[in-house]
Amino acid sequence: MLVAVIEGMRMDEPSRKPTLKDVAALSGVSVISASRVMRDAPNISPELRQKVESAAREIGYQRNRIARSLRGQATDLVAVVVPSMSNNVFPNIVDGIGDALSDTSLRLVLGMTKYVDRSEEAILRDMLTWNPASVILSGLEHSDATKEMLSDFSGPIVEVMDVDGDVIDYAVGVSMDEAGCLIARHLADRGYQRIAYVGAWGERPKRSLKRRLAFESELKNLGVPLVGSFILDEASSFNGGAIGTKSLLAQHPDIDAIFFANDDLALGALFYCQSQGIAVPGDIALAGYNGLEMCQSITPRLTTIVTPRYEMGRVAGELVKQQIRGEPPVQDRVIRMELELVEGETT
Amino acid sequence: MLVAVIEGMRMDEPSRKPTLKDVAALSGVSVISASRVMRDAPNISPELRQKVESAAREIGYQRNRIARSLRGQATDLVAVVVPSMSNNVFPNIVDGIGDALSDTSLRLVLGMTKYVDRSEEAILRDMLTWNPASVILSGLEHSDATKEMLSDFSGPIVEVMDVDGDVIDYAVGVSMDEAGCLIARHLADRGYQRIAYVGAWGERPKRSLKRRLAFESELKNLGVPLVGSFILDEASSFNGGAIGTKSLLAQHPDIDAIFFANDDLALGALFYCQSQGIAVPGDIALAGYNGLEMCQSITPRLTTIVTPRYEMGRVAGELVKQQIRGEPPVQDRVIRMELELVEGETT
DNA sequence: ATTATAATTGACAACGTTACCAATTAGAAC
DNA sequence: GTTCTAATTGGTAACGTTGTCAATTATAAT
Repeated sequence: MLVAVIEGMRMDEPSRKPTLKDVAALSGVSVISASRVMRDAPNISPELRQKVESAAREIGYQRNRIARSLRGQATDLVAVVVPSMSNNVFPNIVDGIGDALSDTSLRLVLGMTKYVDRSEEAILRDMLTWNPASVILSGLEHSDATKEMLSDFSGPIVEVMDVDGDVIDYAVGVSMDEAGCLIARHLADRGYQRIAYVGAWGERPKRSLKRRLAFESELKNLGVPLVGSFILDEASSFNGGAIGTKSLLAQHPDIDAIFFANDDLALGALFYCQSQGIAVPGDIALAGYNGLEMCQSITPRLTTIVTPRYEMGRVAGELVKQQIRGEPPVQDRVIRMELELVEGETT
Repeated sequence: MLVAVIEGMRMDEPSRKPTLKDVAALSGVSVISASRVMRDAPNISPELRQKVESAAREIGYQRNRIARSLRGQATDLVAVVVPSMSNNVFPNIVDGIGDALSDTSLRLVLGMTKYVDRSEEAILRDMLTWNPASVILSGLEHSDATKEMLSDFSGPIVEVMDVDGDVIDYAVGVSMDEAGCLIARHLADRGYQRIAYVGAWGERPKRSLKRRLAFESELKNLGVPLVGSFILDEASSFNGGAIGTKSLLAQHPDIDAIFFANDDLALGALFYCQSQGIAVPGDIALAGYNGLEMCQSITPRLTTIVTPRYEMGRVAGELVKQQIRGEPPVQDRVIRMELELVEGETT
């Protein structure tokens, strides 16, 4: 005579994570049926659903993403590779991406390159081993190896920030050409004749270089060629702006306007000028790039170009969402967003 | 008679990702041996290593993280849940975490709660389905359900930002009590008598509330009780600082000092005062919290408390790294970092 | 009532890797 | 030369899920 043995109620391990098998055992259905209920598959009877759901609730079952991804070949991860977070640009972009994806199960996996090209490659290589559903990169410049890697990546690839160059898959950004020209024309219009430029990061982010080149070339067209420029090797900072300004003025005391690679530098220059009794814009005009909120709150308001940072991120996120949902690629592969020149009181 | 069929060289699919099986086939060893080489297991002959490595290189093999994690039960993911990125605090923290983990294979998975408690819970629940190696949260306040979830999470849990309260596992941060008291004493020392407070976010981040309470209570001890306070419901912003100041001054025209929940608000107030011809600190003193670089560059320099944001992130990251490597938990479970009161020119 | 169709449930295998155990070989000790 | 241990390699199963196909049942159409 056999003794009934109650299986499925293993009290051995203290608290292993419950799996579908546990749910199935408790609710008395097959594993696959439990799976169907959990992922809301079609053609499920109300009773089955009820049984499985209550069992799942009872033991606190959570679907295992890893197993799911292994089987399904695709993950719910979006790889996001940006240079840095201590910066006034990329956090906004990441925020936008996050908001766009907040109504999905997609998660951001973040990588920071510190503006080292070689590093983008390494990080991306590592991230691809997670089989992400999509990849979001900053800028259009990538090493050959990076492009190679991406060429056999199957999900949507979105490059955020600028749009002047070769796009892998999709690009969301603003035109560096446009930005450079806008400022060049603005300064020329205002009658400035001795114009200079200050950059940072050794111009490693190629978009700043593109912007400067456009700026330079437009100035030449307008008959007021660039007098000089100063490129910091380190990070952008207030202090860097001051250093650049000081150095340029030492070399070219007659400079009457400076365009900076970003608002941080410009603001540092503004503070420097104020501290040195240099009148802005009387003695020298200053213009920045990015349009940080703060720069519109101070006196004098900084002349700058407002970039839609959050929006770029959001649109990139929306694009990813659409593509992953399998919606057809309706839009243009390049989404060029609006730049706005804000004429402050520093030019 | 049988025809020889060359197996293993399937040209059918265009470019499936190479797996260990492919590497093994090409190098003529077993799958498991290939695996051993790829993960640098002990006791591998040089020939085997060479064969496998060159085969892997040839077909561009990359280890599949998903499969690895499924088998190994642990991932290389660190779940990071913060309120927002469009903010002057959390990007620095994330940056610090990223730097600390940059020499590991650990990846950050980012979640943003938008300061909604309920949202932290949902995001964390979702993230835990990825079986992260560790979890980093902001602040010490979490819903019961969140704590419950975390209680059967096996990896290290680090709470970043503040240290006054119940710590789950590890905490890295600064003391809100200390911050509130520092500013209270500073203002009292300077002889201010009619002191007010401006907060934001409806005080949802509990640490700002703790800070205010400490501030209030210390002021009371010092015999100069808080005159009034204004808590914005929305996000912190320059404008919010202006609104708060305006509103407080309307109610209590004799206020002579205001402590703000952060530098953004304080700066907005400063600009507002400047625009209204209110002398700072002559008519009113202003103090902020965080110590943003910019606030030390403007004139007048803002009195504020500098928080080691990047460092908190870095230390949290180091902690995670150590714990995951299995090093014994040497330090205290609570790492309290230094606050610095910067006496600017606004008080 | 009978056949055809849809709804519902289940069995099995597979995703790519690695833990565990077994087998073989080489080297050391006697 | 024999025995024992260590080094090296391989086989099998399993991690938890879901795609595919098969089986059963209910429903609709004849």
